[in-house]
Amino acid sequence: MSTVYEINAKIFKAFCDENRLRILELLQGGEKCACTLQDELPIGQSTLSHHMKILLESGVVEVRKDKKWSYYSLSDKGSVVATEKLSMLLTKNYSDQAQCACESEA
Amino acid sequence: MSTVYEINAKIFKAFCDENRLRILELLQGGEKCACTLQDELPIGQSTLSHHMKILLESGVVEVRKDKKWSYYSLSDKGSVVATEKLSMLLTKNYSDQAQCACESEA
DNA sequence: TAATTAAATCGATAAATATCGATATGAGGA
DNA sequence: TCCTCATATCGATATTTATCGATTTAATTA
Repeated sequence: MSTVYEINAKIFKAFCDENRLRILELLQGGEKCACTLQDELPIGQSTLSHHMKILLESGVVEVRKDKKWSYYSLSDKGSVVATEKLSMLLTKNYSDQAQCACESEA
Repeated sequence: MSTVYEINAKIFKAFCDENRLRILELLQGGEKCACTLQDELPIGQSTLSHHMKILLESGVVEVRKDKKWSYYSLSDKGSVVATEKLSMLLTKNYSDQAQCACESEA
């Protein structure tokens, strides 16, 4: 069983590795073949595959397979989900009153 | 020297741990003392301190010290920075044309 | 069918991170 | 000044993650 925290942490894991940030930046320019990404990054083929799997699982990237090639692109839907989740996470709820569990005196 | 990728990965690291997501959710309700957070989370004091440091370094949380206590809260400024960074990261640039570095035939 | 090739998976290792208990720091109050 | 208490830091360990090279898979082409 997965908690909502595990699920969301998994989504945000897409963004906390340098190489994945580079990949996302490359995909801003549009759909790219794995081999193109490979050419642009100083990492091995199996490492790229590992990162693409994490990006796919987070939902912010999607893949289209054609002949022998895999073409990756930013997912509009996944991007909206991730940005909305982050925005909600950082949005206050409150009627703001500081509190301290250990306070007993004034 | 830090690359922009390292810097941004550090910001987003705030969101890729379950316990930090729990902490951020608790802070949605407003400023909270470390000891309050401690009461609400199943982690040790030194572990909480470690997570708060990461949240502070990412800029999405700020701290106010009063007497013996540390009060943590969501940072409006840091939250905007993080959400805008994510939004930009997932925004396309393009005139979209798929390409494949390894294509040579039709 | 056999050879080629793009990408995924596997197994191992190294690096990073989360966690804990113990100790240090620093402020407050007695 | 000494004691207490909230928080930070330290040192050790366990878990997770990134990375690589080798192998497998699946599709393509000769």
